[in-house]
Amino acid sequence: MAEHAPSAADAAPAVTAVPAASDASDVPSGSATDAAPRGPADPARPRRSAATRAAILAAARDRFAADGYERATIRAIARDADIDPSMVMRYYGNKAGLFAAASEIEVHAPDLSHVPREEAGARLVRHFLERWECDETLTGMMRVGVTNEAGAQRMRGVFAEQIKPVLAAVCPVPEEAPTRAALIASQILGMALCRYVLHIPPAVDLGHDELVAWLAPTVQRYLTAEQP
Amino acid sequence: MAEHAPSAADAAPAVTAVPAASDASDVPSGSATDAAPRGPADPARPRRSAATRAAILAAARDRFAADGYERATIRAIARDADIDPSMVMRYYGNKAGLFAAASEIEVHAPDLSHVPREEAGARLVRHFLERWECDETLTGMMRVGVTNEAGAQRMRGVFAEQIKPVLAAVCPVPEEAPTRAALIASQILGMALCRYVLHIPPAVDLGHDELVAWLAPTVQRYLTAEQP
DNA sequence: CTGGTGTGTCAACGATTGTTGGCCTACAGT
DNA sequence: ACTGTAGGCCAACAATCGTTGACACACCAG
Repeated sequence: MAEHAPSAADAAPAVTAVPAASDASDVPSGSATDAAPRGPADPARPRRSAATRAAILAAARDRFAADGYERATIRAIARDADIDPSMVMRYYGNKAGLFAAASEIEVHAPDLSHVPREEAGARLVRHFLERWECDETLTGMMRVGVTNEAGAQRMRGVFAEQIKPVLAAVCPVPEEAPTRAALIASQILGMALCRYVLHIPPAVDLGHDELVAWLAPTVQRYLTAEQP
Repeated sequence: MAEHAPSAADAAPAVTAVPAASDASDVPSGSATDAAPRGPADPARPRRSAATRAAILAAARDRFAADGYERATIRAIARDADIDPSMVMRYYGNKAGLFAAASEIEVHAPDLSHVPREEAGARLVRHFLERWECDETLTGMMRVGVTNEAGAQRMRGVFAEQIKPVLAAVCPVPEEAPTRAALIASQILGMALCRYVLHIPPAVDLGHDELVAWLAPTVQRYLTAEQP
């Protein structure tokens, strides 16, 4: 009962410092000759393997979203992408690297600076509702972020880099923006959790308009009401 | 790419129809002689193994809460409980049965029928805040409920049997109670997700009183405001 | 004392996991 | 044509998982 943390720590992939997760040129066969930052004739080489890489990434996104980090096996991802499991290792180093590459999220938070202040809440709720339902990426991000430290880190990054700035732009007092953004995130993520992950019946049965009518005043208050 | 569902289905333990999860007498060595519903002299036998069972259950709760269903291994649970892994199998049948026994949640939702209507929101928020921080059970329930279908089913059960009735008792229109309960659950679970699982900084830094001041009006509105 | 049942340990099974190295094919540069 | 290298597959590795069966000790009834 002494060692409890390590078993949870070494299973959590590091989302930063990924061995080979960038997208340009990272075949491990190149031993030490790729020190030159730009070779003479390869900056825009078509890379015949681009299709394979994309297939792996797409399959990985689906599997991570559907099964979570632990249960999404590299073998299953490779089978979905119709290639050999070892190709995944070659292109993305290891499972953590694959996850890091596959979990790049674009939330596309709407620009609120040209929206009437009193409509911002409804706009936000409706946007995230549609964003959540157009594909399963966000559901998967949440599923992984809850169980896996790297996934949680990724979600904190999305919050800090994509949610907070958008709200800070319309927040009357800039230093209150993080708190207000967190409150809004709690309501939106909470509804997504109940509706799309836990499938709590009343939350699933609500229509878009009902949902917006209920949640928009909450988000609006978190955004513009003065601090209690 | 044809078989996608089965790999996720056979890994999800059935929370109902657990082979041997009850607590009375379920040693598999009794082959067919236990058809008598009450033996003559064993209804209150002390069961020397009660301590071991409790230790297993406590360790299982901790591990499931900390690591989620897949990463919480039976071997690790047994090591924490200081017994052999095979004992876990003997007493709880299999991993799914152990989880079913370990994930019995008591939310202890407060009785609101004697609370002034306008204070119900604050009371609810404060109760769940304290409930969440007194132990890690709820965090673990959420961590498992997101990745695992049995965990999700367990959370739906808690919602239907422990949350919904309490709110239905104070809801002016009874048939609106499920919807209102789901909205309240979305806000409370969402804040718990951001604060205790994802550790989004602004959500972690908020004090209890601030949190209540922000969230209580929301919950109050979901509870008593007329339907939009 | 003898037998039976509950309690517990040990060692192993088969399956699956992430990961690795070797080998083969196809294409581009000369 | 020849050669080098990137793309791809195959077989296997060690580790770990859930699970099982055989075996040893402790107790209680007779």
